[in-house]
Amino acid sequence: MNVCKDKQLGSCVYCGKRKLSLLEGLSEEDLALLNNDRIIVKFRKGETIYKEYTKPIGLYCLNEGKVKLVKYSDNGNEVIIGLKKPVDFIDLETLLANEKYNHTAIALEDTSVCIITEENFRKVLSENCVFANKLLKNISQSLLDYNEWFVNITQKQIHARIAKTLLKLKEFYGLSDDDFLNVSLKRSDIAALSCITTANVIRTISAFEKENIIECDKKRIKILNHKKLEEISQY
Amino acid sequence: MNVCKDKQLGSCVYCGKRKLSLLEGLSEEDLALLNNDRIIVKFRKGETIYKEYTKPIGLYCLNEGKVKLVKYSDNGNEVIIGLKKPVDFIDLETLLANEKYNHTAIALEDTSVCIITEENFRKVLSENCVFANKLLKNISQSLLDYNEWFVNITQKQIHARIAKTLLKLKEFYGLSDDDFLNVSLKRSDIAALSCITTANVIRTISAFEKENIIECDKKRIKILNHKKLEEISQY
DNA sequence: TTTTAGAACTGATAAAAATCATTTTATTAT
DNA sequence: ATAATAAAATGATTTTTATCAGTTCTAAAA
Repeated sequence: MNVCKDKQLGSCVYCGKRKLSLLEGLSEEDLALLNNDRIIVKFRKGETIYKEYTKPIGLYCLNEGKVKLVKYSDNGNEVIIGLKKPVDFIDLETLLANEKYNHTAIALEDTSVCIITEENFRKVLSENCVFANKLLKNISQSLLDYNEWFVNITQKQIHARIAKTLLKLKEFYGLSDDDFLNVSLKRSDIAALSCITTANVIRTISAFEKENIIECDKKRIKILNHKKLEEISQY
Repeated sequence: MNVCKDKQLGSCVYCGKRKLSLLEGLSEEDLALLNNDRIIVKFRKGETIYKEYTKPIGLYCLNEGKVKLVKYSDNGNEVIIGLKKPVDFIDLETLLANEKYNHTAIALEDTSVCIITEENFRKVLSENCVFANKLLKNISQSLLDYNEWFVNITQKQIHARIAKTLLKLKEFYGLSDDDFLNVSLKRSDIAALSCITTANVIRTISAFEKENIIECDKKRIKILNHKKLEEISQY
Protein backbone atom coordinates (compact mmCIF):
# COMPACT_ATOMS: atom_id res chain seq x y z
CA MET A 1 0.00 0.00 0.00
CA ASN A 2 1.69 3.09 -1.26
CA VAL A 3 0.55 6.19 0.64
CA CYS A 4 1.29 9.55 -0.90
CA LYS A 5 0.29 12.55 1.14
CA ASP A 6 0.77 15.09 -1.57
CA LYS A 7 -1.74 17.86 -1.24
CA GLN A 8 -0.51 19.87 -4.14
CA LEU A 9 -0.94 17.34 -6.89
CA GLY A 10 -4.41 15.97 -7.32
CA SER A 11 -6.12 17.88 -4.57
CA CYS A 12 -9.91 17.78 -4.51
CA VAL A 13 -10.12 21.49 -5.07
CA TYR A 14 -8.17 21.35 -8.29
CA CYS A 15 -8.96 17.82 -9.36
CA GLY A 16 -9.75 17.75 -13.05
CA LYS A 17 -12.02 14.77 -12.55
CA ARG A 18 -14.16 16.56 -10.00
CA LYS A 19 -16.49 17.72 -12.72
CA LEU A 20 -17.50 14.12 -13.33
CA SER A 21 -18.10 13.24 -9.73
CA LEU A 22 -20.72 13.89 -7.11
CA LEU A 23 -18.39 16.57 -5.76
CA GLU A 24 -19.18 18.75 -8.72
CA GLY A 25 -20.83 21.99 -7.73
CA LEU A 26 -19.40 22.13 -4.23
CA SER A 27 -18.12 25.52 -3.07
CA GLU A 28 -14.40 26.25 -2.85
CA GLU A 29 -14.85 26.28 0.88
CA ASP A 30 -16.40 22.80 1.04
CA LEU A 31 -13.79 21.42 -1.32
CA ALA A 32 -11.02 22.90 0.77
CA LEU A 33 -12.47 21.20 3.83
CA LEU A 34 -12.71 17.85 2.07
CA ASN A 35 -9.17 18.32 0.88
CA ASN A 36 -7.90 18.71 4.42
CA ASP A 37 -6.00 15.64 5.69
CA ARG A 38 -6.98 13.83 2.54
CA ILE A 39 -4.55 11.12 1.50
CA ILE A 40 -3.90 9.43 -1.81
CA VAL A 41 -3.29 5.69 -1.83
CA LYS A 42 -2.31 3.41 -4.69
CA PHE A 43 -3.09 -0.27 -5.05
CA ARG A 44 -1.71 -2.84 -7.44
CA LYS A 45 -3.96 -5.09 -9.45
CA GLY A 46 -5.39 -7.76 -7.18
CA GLU A 47 -4.67 -5.91 -3.95
CA THR A 48 -7.34 -5.55 -1.30
CA ILE A 49 -8.40 -1.97 -0.67
CA TYR A 50 -10.44 -2.75 2.42
CA LYS A 51 -11.87 -5.86 4.02
CA GLU A 52 -15.29 -6.93 5.20
CA TYR A 53 -15.91 -6.45 8.94
CA THR A 54 -13.43 -3.58 9.22
CA LYS A 55 -14.41 0.00 10.01
CA PRO A 56 -14.19 2.68 7.32
CA ILE A 57 -11.46 5.26 7.82
CA GLY A 58 -12.98 7.66 5.36
CA LEU A 59 -14.69 8.15 2.03
CA TYR A 60 -12.83 6.39 -0.77
CA CYS A 61 -12.92 8.25 -4.05
CA LEU A 62 -11.68 6.15 -6.97
CA ASN A 63 -9.42 8.32 -9.15
CA GLU A 64 -7.90 5.73 -11.42
CA GLY A 65 -8.45 2.04 -12.08
CA LYS A 66 -11.34 -0.31 -11.53
CA VAL A 67 -12.58 -2.00 -8.41
CA LYS A 68 -14.83 -4.94 -7.55
CA LEU A 69 -16.82 -5.24 -4.33
CA VAL A 70 -17.16 -8.83 -3.22
CA LYS A 71 -18.84 -10.91 -0.58
CA TYR A 72 -18.19 -14.57 0.18
CA SER A 73 -20.88 -17.19 0.70
CA ASP A 74 -20.68 -19.59 3.61
CA ASN A 75 -18.83 -22.12 1.46
CA GLY A 76 -16.29 -19.54 0.34
CA ASN A 77 -17.74 -18.73 -3.04
CA GLU A 78 -17.08 -15.20 -4.25
CA VAL A 79 -19.97 -12.96 -5.31
CA ILE A 80 -19.40 -9.57 -6.91
CA ILE A 81 -22.01 -7.20 -5.50
CA GLY A 82 -20.68 -4.06 -7.14
CA LEU A 83 -18.26 -2.61 -9.65
CA LYS A 84 -16.64 0.81 -9.50
CA LYS A 85 -14.93 3.10 -11.99
CA PRO A 86 -13.50 6.62 -11.77
CA VAL A 87 -14.74 8.87 -10.22
CA ASP A 88 -17.08 6.76 -8.06
CA PHE A 89 -17.18 6.81 -4.31
CA ILE A 90 -16.39 3.23 -3.33
CA ASP A 91 -17.80 3.01 0.17
CA LEU A 92 -20.42 5.76 0.27
CA GLU A 93 -23.32 3.70 1.64
CA THR A 94 -21.23 2.09 4.35
CA LEU A 95 -20.09 5.48 5.55
CA LEU A 96 -23.57 6.98 5.41
CA ALA A 97 -25.09 4.03 7.24
CA ASN A 98 -22.31 4.34 9.81
CA GLU A 99 -21.62 0.61 9.62
CA LYS A 100 -18.65 -1.66 9.24
CA TYR A 101 -17.93 -2.88 5.74
CA ASN A 102 -20.18 -5.76 4.73
CA HIS A 103 -18.02 -6.46 1.71
CA THR A 104 -14.40 -6.46 0.54
CA ALA A 105 -13.03 -4.08 -2.11
CA ILE A 106 -10.40 -5.43 -4.50
CA ALA A 107 -8.53 -3.61 -7.27
CA LEU A 108 -9.19 -5.07 -10.72
CA GLU A 109 -6.24 -3.12 -12.09
CA ASP A 110 -3.64 -0.71 -10.77
CA THR A 111 -5.69 1.80 -8.90
CA SER A 112 -5.44 5.15 -7.20
CA VAL A 113 -7.91 6.33 -4.58
CA CYS A 114 -8.09 9.35 -2.40
CA ILE A 115 -9.51 9.05 1.06
CA ILE A 116 -11.47 11.95 2.48
CA THR A 117 -11.72 11.87 6.26
CA GLU A 118 -15.05 10.80 7.66
CA GLU A 119 -15.17 13.89 9.84
CA ASN A 120 -14.76 16.32 6.99
CA PHE A 121 -17.22 14.44 4.83
CA ARG A 122 -19.86 14.46 7.56
CA LYS A 123 -19.29 18.13 8.17
CA VAL A 124 -19.94 19.06 4.56
CA LEU A 125 -22.87 16.69 4.37
CA SER A 126 -24.60 18.03 7.46
CA GLU A 127 -24.31 21.62 6.32
CA ASN A 128 -24.79 21.36 2.59
CA CYS A 129 -28.36 20.39 1.88
CA VAL A 130 -27.92 20.46 -1.88
CA PHE A 131 -25.08 17.97 -1.62
CA ALA A 132 -27.12 15.73 0.67
CA ASN A 133 -30.01 15.76 -1.78
CA LYS A 134 -27.67 14.92 -4.62
CA LEU A 135 -26.38 11.89 -2.77
CA LEU A 136 -29.95 10.89 -1.92
CA LYS A 137 -30.85 10.86 -5.58
CA ASN A 138 -27.73 8.91 -6.47
CA ILE A 139 -28.16 6.24 -3.83
CA SER A 140 -31.86 5.88 -4.54
CA GLN A 141 -31.04 5.26 -8.17
CA SER A 142 -28.59 2.55 -7.12
CA LEU A 143 -31.33 0.86 -5.17
CA LEU A 144 -33.67 0.88 -8.17
CA ASP A 145 -30.92 -0.49 -10.41
CA TYR A 146 -30.26 -3.21 -7.86
CA ASN A 147 -33.90 -4.33 -8.20
CA GLU A 148 -33.44 -4.84 -11.92
CA TRP A 149 -30.23 -6.76 -11.43
CA PHE A 150 -31.78 -8.92 -8.73
CA VAL A 151 -34.57 -10.03 -11.06
CA ASN A 152 -32.07 -10.67 -13.83
CA ILE A 153 -29.91 -12.90 -11.73
CA THR A 154 -32.69 -14.76 -9.97
CA GLN A 155 -35.03 -15.30 -12.92
CA LYS A 156 -32.89 -15.99 -15.93
CA GLN A 157 -30.86 -18.97 -16.91
CA ILE A 158 -27.18 -18.93 -17.53
CA HIS A 159 -27.04 -17.92 -21.19
CA ALA A 160 -29.33 -14.97 -20.59
CA ARG A 161 -27.50 -14.01 -17.41
CA ILE A 162 -24.12 -13.98 -19.10
CA ALA A 163 -25.47 -12.07 -22.08
CA LYS A 164 -26.90 -9.50 -19.67
CA THR A 165 -23.64 -9.36 -17.76
CA LEU A 166 -21.65 -8.62 -20.92
CA LEU A 167 -24.12 -5.89 -21.89
CA LYS A 168 -23.88 -4.44 -18.42
CA LEU A 169 -20.10 -4.38 -18.61
CA LYS A 170 -20.28 -2.63 -21.97
CA GLU A 171 -22.64 -0.03 -20.57
CA PHE A 172 -20.71 0.51 -17.36
CA TYR A 173 -17.09 0.46 -18.50
CA GLY A 174 -17.60 1.28 -22.16
CA LEU A 175 -15.40 0.18 -25.06
CA SER A 176 -11.72 0.66 -25.87
CA ASP A 177 -10.55 2.15 -29.14
CA ASP A 178 -10.60 -1.27 -30.77
CA ASP A 179 -14.17 -1.94 -29.62
CA PHE A 180 -13.26 -4.48 -26.97
CA LEU A 181 -14.90 -4.17 -23.57
CA ASN A 182 -12.90 -1.63 -21.62
CA VAL A 183 -12.38 -4.01 -18.72
CA SER A 184 -10.44 -7.21 -18.47
CA LEU A 185 -11.99 -9.79 -16.17
CA LYS A 186 -11.08 -13.36 -15.46
CA ARG A 187 -13.69 -15.96 -16.32
CA SER A 188 -14.05 -16.50 -12.60
CA ASP A 189 -14.86 -12.80 -12.15
CA ILE A 190 -17.60 -13.01 -14.74
CA ALA A 191 -18.80 -16.07 -12.84
CA ALA A 192 -18.84 -14.17 -9.54
CA LEU A 193 -20.70 -11.34 -11.22
CA SER A 194 -23.37 -13.46 -12.87
CA CYS A 195 -23.62 -16.00 -10.04
CA ILE A 196 -22.71 -18.97 -12.22
CA THR A 197 -19.90 -21.48 -11.85
CA THR A 198 -16.70 -20.71 -13.71
CA ALA A 199 -16.99 -23.88 -15.81
CA ASN A 200 -20.40 -22.81 -17.07
CA VAL A 201 -19.21 -19.29 -17.82
CA ILE A 202 -16.39 -20.70 -19.90
CA ARG A 203 -18.76 -23.02 -21.75
CA THR A 204 -21.25 -20.25 -22.44
CA ILE A 205 -18.65 -17.78 -23.62
CA SER A 206 -17.20 -20.42 -25.93
CA ALA A 207 -20.69 -21.03 -27.30
CA PHE A 208 -21.23 -17.30 -27.91
CA GLU A 209 -17.87 -17.19 -29.67
CA LYS A 210 -18.75 -20.11 -31.92
CA GLU A 211 -21.97 -18.36 -32.93
CA ASN A 212 -20.02 -15.17 -33.72
CA ILE A 213 -21.88 -13.18 -31.11
CA ILE A 214 -18.65 -12.20 -29.41
CA GLU A 215 -14.94 -12.42 -30.12
CA CYS A 216 -12.34 -13.21 -27.48
CA ASP A 217 -8.68 -12.36 -27.37
CA LYS A 218 -7.37 -13.86 -24.17
CA LYS A 219 -9.28 -12.08 -21.44
CA ARG A 220 -10.48 -9.34 -23.73
CA ILE A 221 -13.99 -9.57 -25.14
CA LYS A 222 -15.53 -7.82 -28.12
CA ILE A 223 -19.27 -7.79 -28.72
CA LEU A 224 -19.88 -8.55 -32.40
CA ASN A 225 -23.65 -8.85 -32.37
CA HIS A 226 -25.15 -6.56 -29.78
CA LYS A 227 -28.68 -7.18 -30.93
CA LYS A 228 -28.39 -10.96 -30.68
CA LEU A 229 -26.90 -10.60 -27.22
CA GLU A 230 -29.88 -8.51 -26.16
CA GLU A 231 -32.21 -11.14 -27.53
CA ILE A 232 -30.44 -13.85 -25.58
CA SER A 233 -30.47 -11.72 -22.45
CA GLN A 234 -34.24 -11.47 -22.72
CA TYR A 235 -34.92 -15.07 -22.05
CA MET B 1 -59.91 2.66 -4.00
CA ASN B 2 -61.46 4.50 -1.11
CA VAL B 3 -60.18 8.07 -0.85
CA CYS B 4 -60.80 9.92 2.38
CA LYS B 5 -59.65 13.51 2.48
CA ASP B 6 -60.08 14.01 6.18
CA LYS B 7 -57.44 16.37 7.46
CA GLN B 8 -58.65 16.43 11.03
CA LEU B 9 -58.40 12.76 11.81
CA GLY B 10 -54.99 11.22 11.36
CA SER B 11 -53.13 14.27 10.18
CA CYS B 12 -49.35 14.01 10.04
CA VAL B 13 -49.02 16.63 12.72
CA TYR B 14 -51.01 14.66 15.23
CA CYS B 15 -50.34 11.16 13.97
CA GLY B 16 -49.59 8.89 16.89
CA LYS B 17 -47.44 6.69 14.71
CA ARG B 18 -45.23 9.56 13.66
CA LYS B 19 -42.86 8.80 16.50
CA LEU B 20 -42.02 5.49 14.85
CA SER B 21 -41.42 6.88 11.42
CA LEU B 22 -38.72 8.83 9.65
CA LEU B 23 -40.93 11.88 10.16
CA GLU B 24 -40.06 11.88 13.83
CA GLY B 25 -38.29 15.00 14.95
CA LEU B 26 -39.68 17.24 12.21
CA SER B 27 -40.79 20.70 13.27
CA GLU B 28 -44.47 21.58 13.59
CA GLU B 29 -43.98 23.78 10.58
CA ASP B 30 -42.55 21.01 8.39
CA LEU B 31 -45.27 18.60 9.50
CA ALA B 32 -47.95 21.13 8.72
CA LEU B 33 -46.52 21.53 5.23
CA LEU B 34 -46.42 17.76 4.67
CA ASN B 35 -49.97 17.58 5.96
CA ASN B 36 -51.18 20.03 3.35
CA ASP B 37 -53.17 18.40 0.54
CA ARG B 38 -52.32 15.04 2.00
CA ILE B 39 -54.87 12.34 1.26
CA ILE B 40 -55.64 9.06 2.96
CA VAL B 41 -56.41 6.08 0.76
CA LYS B 42 -57.53 2.60 1.75
CA PHE B 43 -56.90 -0.61 -0.16
CA ARG B 44 -58.42 -4.04 0.30
CA LYS B 45 -56.27 -7.15 0.54
CA GLY B 46 -54.93 -8.02 -2.89
CA GLU B 47 -55.53 -4.60 -4.39
CA THR B 48 -52.81 -2.85 -6.34
CA ILE B 49 -51.58 0.37 -4.75
CA TYR B 50 -49.54 1.47 -7.74
CA LYS B 51 -48.19 -0.15 -10.85
CA GLU B 52 -44.81 -0.48 -12.48
CA TYR B 53 -44.11 2.08 -15.25
CA THR B 54 -46.48 4.69 -13.74
CA LYS B 55 -45.32 8.00 -12.30
CA PRO B 56 -45.49 8.59 -8.53
CA ILE B 57 -48.10 11.08 -7.37
CA GLY B 58 -46.50 11.51 -3.99
CA LEU B 59 -44.86 9.85 -1.03
CA TYR B 60 -46.84 6.86 0.21
CA CYS B 61 -46.73 6.42 3.98
CA LEU B 62 -48.10 3.07 5.10
CA ASN B 63 -50.31 3.62 8.16
CA GLU B 64 -51.97 0.26 8.49
CA GLY B 65 -51.58 -3.13 6.83
CA LYS B 66 -48.76 -4.81 4.97
CA VAL B 67 -47.53 -4.39 1.41
CA LYS B 68 -45.39 -6.34 -1.03
CA LEU B 69 -43.36 -4.78 -3.82
CA VAL B 70 -43.15 -7.04 -6.84
CA LYS B 71 -41.51 -7.23 -10.23
CA TYR B 72 -42.30 -9.70 -12.98
CA SER B 73 -39.72 -11.63 -14.95
CA ASP B 74 -39.98 -11.85 -18.73
CA ASN B 75 -41.97 -15.07 -18.47
CA GLY B 76 -44.43 -13.52 -16.03
CA ASN B 77 -42.99 -14.92 -12.83
CA GLU B 78 -43.53 -12.76 -9.77
CA VAL B 79 -40.56 -11.71 -7.63
CA ILE B 80 -41.00 -9.89 -4.33
CA ILE B 81 -38.28 -7.28 -4.09
CA GLY B 82 -39.52 -5.64 -0.91
CA LEU B 83 -41.92 -5.86 2.02
CA LYS B 84 -43.40 -2.94 3.94
CA LYS B 85 -45.05 -2.49 7.31
CA PRO B 86 -46.35 0.54 9.23
CA VAL B 87 -44.97 3.20 9.28
CA ASP B 88 -42.69 2.67 6.28
CA PHE B 89 -42.52 4.92 3.27
CA ILE B 90 -43.44 2.67 0.37
CA ASP B 91 -41.98 4.48 -2.60
CA LEU B 92 -39.26 6.65 -1.09
CA GLU B 93 -36.43 5.67 -3.45
CA THR B 94 -38.53 6.05 -6.56
CA LEU B 95 -39.53 9.55 -5.52
CA LEU B 96 -35.98 10.52 -4.57
CA ALA B 97 -34.56 9.17 -7.80
CA ASN B 98 -37.26 11.04 -9.68
CA GLU B 99 -38.12 7.95 -11.69
CA LYS B 100 -41.19 6.02 -12.70
CA TYR B 101 -42.01 3.00 -10.57
CA ASN B 102 -39.88 0.01 -11.48
CA HIS B 103 -42.13 -2.26 -9.43
CA THR B 104 -45.75 -2.79 -8.44
CA ALA B 105 -47.07 -2.37 -4.89
CA ILE B 106 -49.79 -4.77 -3.73
CA ALA B 107 -51.64 -4.85 -0.40
CA LEU B 108 -51.08 -8.10 1.52
CA GLU B 109 -53.98 -7.21 3.82
CA ASP B 110 -56.47 -4.39 4.19
CA THR B 111 -54.27 -1.34 4.14
CA SER B 112 -54.37 2.39 4.77
CA VAL B 113 -51.81 4.77 3.31
CA CYS B 114 -51.50 8.50 3.33
CA ILE B 115 -50.01 10.22 0.35
CA ILE B 116 -47.90 13.30 0.88
CA THR B 117 -47.60 15.47 -2.22
CA GLU B 118 -44.29 15.29 -4.01
CA GLU B 119 -44.02 19.07 -3.96
CA ASN B 120 -44.38 19.35 -0.20
CA PHE B 121 -42.03 16.46 0.39
CA ARG B 122 -39.35 17.98 -1.84
CA LYS B 123 -39.76 21.33 -0.16
CA VAL B 124 -39.13 19.92 3.29
CA LEU B 125 -36.29 17.77 2.01
CA SER B 126 -34.48 20.59 0.29
CA GLU B 127 -34.64 22.84 3.33
CA ASN B 128 -34.21 20.42 6.18
CA CYS B 129 -30.69 19.05 6.13
CA VAL B 130 -31.18 16.92 9.22
CA PHE B 131 -34.12 15.18 7.58
CA ALA B 132 -32.15 14.64 4.38
CA ASN B 133 -29.30 13.11 6.34
CA LYS B 134 -31.69 10.83 8.17
CA LEU B 135 -33.08 9.55 4.90
CA LEU B 136 -29.55 9.10 3.58
CA LYS B 137 -28.70 6.86 6.50
CA ASN B 138 -31.92 4.91 6.11
CA ILE B 139 -31.54 4.28 2.40
CA SER B 140 -27.87 3.42 2.72
CA GLN B 141 -28.76 0.82 5.30
CA SER B 142 -31.32 -0.65 2.89
CA LEU B 143 -28.63 -0.98 0.27
CA LEU B 144 -26.32 -2.82 2.66
CA ASP B 145 -29.15 -5.14 3.71
CA TYR B 146 -29.87 -5.80 0.06
CA ASN B 147 -26.31 -7.07 -0.38
CA GLU B 148 -26.82 -9.66 2.34
CA TRP B 149 -30.11 -10.76 0.84
CA PHE B 150 -28.61 -11.00 -2.62
CA VAL B 151 -25.91 -13.38 -1.44
CA ASN B 152 -28.47 -15.43 0.48
CA ILE B 153 -30.68 -15.87 -2.52
CA THR B 154 -27.97 -16.47 -5.07
CA GLN B 155 -25.69 -18.74 -3.04
CA LYS B 156 -27.89 -20.98 -0.96
CA GLN B 157 -30.06 -23.87 -1.89
CA ILE B 158 -33.75 -24.01 -1.33
CA HIS B 159 -33.91 -25.37 2.22
CA ALA B 160 -31.49 -22.72 3.46
CA ARG B 161 -33.24 -20.02 1.45
CA ILE B 162 -36.64 -20.82 2.87
CA ALA B 163 -35.27 -21.11 6.40
CA LYS B 164 -33.71 -17.67 5.95
CA THR B 165 -36.93 -16.30 4.52
CA LEU B 166 -38.94 -17.49 7.53
CA LEU B 167 -36.39 -15.95 9.90
CA LYS B 168 -36.51 -12.73 7.95
CA LEU B 169 -40.29 -12.64 8.18
CA LYS B 170 -40.09 -13.22 11.93
CA GLU B 171 -37.60 -10.40 12.31
CA PHE B 172 -39.46 -7.98 10.06
CA TYR B 173 -43.11 -8.55 10.98
CA GLY B 174 -42.63 -10.09 14.43
CA LEU B 175 -44.93 -12.58 16.14
CA SER B 176 -48.60 -12.53 17.10
CA ASP B 177 -49.77 -13.20 20.65
CA ASP B 178 -49.87 -16.93 19.94
CA ASP B 179 -46.31 -16.92 18.56
CA PHE B 180 -47.29 -17.37 14.94
CA LEU B 181 -45.55 -15.18 12.36
CA ASN B 182 -47.42 -11.91 12.30
CA VAL B 183 -47.99 -12.08 8.56
CA SER B 184 -50.02 -14.45 6.47
CA LEU B 185 -48.55 -15.23 3.09
CA LYS B 186 -49.58 -17.67 0.42
CA ARG B 187 -47.06 -20.36 -0.44
CA SER B 188 -46.67 -18.61 -3.78
CA ASP B 189 -45.72 -15.40 -1.96
CA ILE B 190 -43.04 -17.21 -0.02
CA ALA B 191 -41.92 -18.60 -3.37
CA ALA B 192 -41.78 -15.13 -4.91
CA LEU B 193 -39.81 -13.90 -1.90
CA SER B 194 -37.26 -16.71 -1.85
CA CYS B 195 -37.07 -17.12 -5.63
CA ILE B 196 -38.12 -20.75 -5.63
CA THR B 197 -41.02 -22.44 -7.38
CA THR B 198 -44.23 -22.78 -5.40
CA ALA B 199 -44.08 -26.57 -5.58
CA ASN B 200 -40.66 -26.61 -3.96
CA VAL B 201 -41.71 -24.15 -1.26
CA ILE B 202 -44.62 -26.42 -0.36
CA ARG B 203 -42.38 -29.47 -0.25
CA THR B 204 -39.79 -27.75 1.91
CA ILE B 205 -42.33 -26.33 4.35
CA SER B 206 -43.91 -29.78 4.65
CA ALA B 207 -40.49 -31.22 5.38
CA PHE B 208 -39.81 -28.60 8.06
CA GLU B 209 -43.19 -29.40 9.58
CA LYS B 210 -42.47 -33.13 9.69
CA GLU B 211 -39.21 -32.43 11.49
CA ASN B 212 -41.06 -30.26 14.03
CA ILE B 213 -39.06 -27.18 13.08
CA ILE B 214 -42.23 -25.26 12.30
CA GLU B 215 -45.97 -25.71 12.76
CA CYS B 216 -48.54 -24.68 10.19
CA ASP B 217 -52.19 -23.79 10.63
CA LYS B 218 -53.50 -23.04 7.17
CA LYS B 219 -51.44 -20.08 6.02
CA ARG B 220 -50.19 -19.27 9.48
CA ILE B 221 -46.71 -20.42 10.45
CA LYS B 222 -45.15 -20.83 13.89
CA ILE B 223 -41.43 -21.33 14.34
CA LEU B 224 -40.91 -24.13 16.88
CA ASN B 225 -37.15 -24.50 16.62
CA HIS B 226 -35.52 -21.19 15.87
CA LYS B 227 -32.02 -22.52 16.40
CA LYS B 228 -32.46 -25.39 13.97
CA LEU B 229 -33.86 -23.00 11.40
CA GLU B 230 -30.78 -20.81 11.75
CA GLU B 231 -28.59 -23.85 11.30
CA ILE B 232 -30.42 -24.80 8.14
CA SER B 233 -30.26 -21.24 6.86
CA GLN B 234 -26.48 -21.34 7.20
CA TYR B 235 -25.95 -23.94 4.58
C1' DT C 1 14.62 -20.92 -22.51
C1' DT C 2 12.70 -23.74 -19.15
C1' DT C 3 9.90 -24.26 -15.23
C1' DT C 4 5.92 -23.53 -12.77
C1' DA C 5 1.51 -21.95 -11.38
C1' DG C 6 -2.63 -20.38 -12.58
C1' DA C 7 -6.34 -19.95 -16.02
C1' DA C 8 -8.99 -21.65 -19.65
C1' DC C 9 -11.17 -25.35 -21.55
C1' DT C 10 -13.73 -29.97 -22.15
C1' DG C 11 -16.36 -34.05 -21.14
C1' DA C 12 -18.62 -37.12 -17.91
C1' DT C 13 -21.42 -37.46 -14.01
C1' DA C 14 -24.21 -36.08 -10.12
C1' DA C 15 -27.17 -33.12 -7.82
C1' DA C 16 -30.53 -29.62 -7.56
C1' DA C 17 -34.50 -27.51 -8.96
C1' DA C 18 -38.19 -26.88 -12.31
C1' DT C 19 -42.01 -28.71 -14.63
C1' DC C 20 -46.03 -31.37 -15.16
C1' DA C 21 -49.96 -34.05 -13.74
C1' DT C 22 -53.17 -35.20 -10.31
C1' DT C 23 -55.47 -35.25 -5.86
C1' DT C 24 -56.82 -33.17 -1.76
C1' DT C 25 -57.97 -29.32 0.94
C1' DA C 26 -59.41 -24.35 1.69
C1' DT C 27 -61.71 -20.29 0.50
C1' DT C 28 -65.06 -17.58 -1.70
C1' DA C 29 -69.27 -16.58 -3.88
C1' DT C 30 -73.97 -17.91 -4.68
C1' DA D 1 -75.12 -25.12 2.69
C1' DT D 2 -73.44 -25.88 -1.77
C1' DA D 3 -70.96 -25.06 -5.77
C1' DA D 4 -67.13 -23.12 -7.85
C1' DT D 5 -62.61 -21.59 -7.58
C1' DA D 6 -58.20 -21.21 -5.80
C1' DA D 7 -54.53 -23.01 -3.12
C1' DA D 8 -51.92 -26.76 -1.08
C1' DA D 9 -49.98 -31.10 -1.40
C1' DT D 10 -47.49 -35.01 -3.61
C1' DG D 11 -45.19 -38.02 -7.01
C1' DA D 12 -42.94 -38.73 -11.46
C1' DT D 13 -40.11 -36.78 -14.85
C1' DT D 14 -37.17 -33.58 -17.23
C1' DT D 15 -34.19 -29.82 -17.39
C1' DT D 16 -30.74 -27.12 -15.69
C1' DT D 17 -26.73 -26.38 -13.33
C1' DA D 18 -22.93 -27.84 -10.37
C1' DT D 19 -19.19 -30.80 -9.53
C1' DC D 20 -15.23 -33.38 -10.63
C1' DA D 21 -11.32 -34.93 -13.28
C1' DG D 22 -8.19 -34.15 -16.56
C1' DT D 23 -5.91 -31.52 -20.48
C1' DT D 24 -4.23 -27.61 -22.78
C1' DC D 25 -2.86 -23.00 -22.84
C1' DT D 26 -0.71 -18.65 -20.99
C1' DA D 27 2.10 -15.75 -18.46
C1' DA D 28 5.33 -14.87 -15.14
C1' DA D 29 9.64 -16.31 -12.62
C1' DA D 30 13.97 -18.66 -12.40
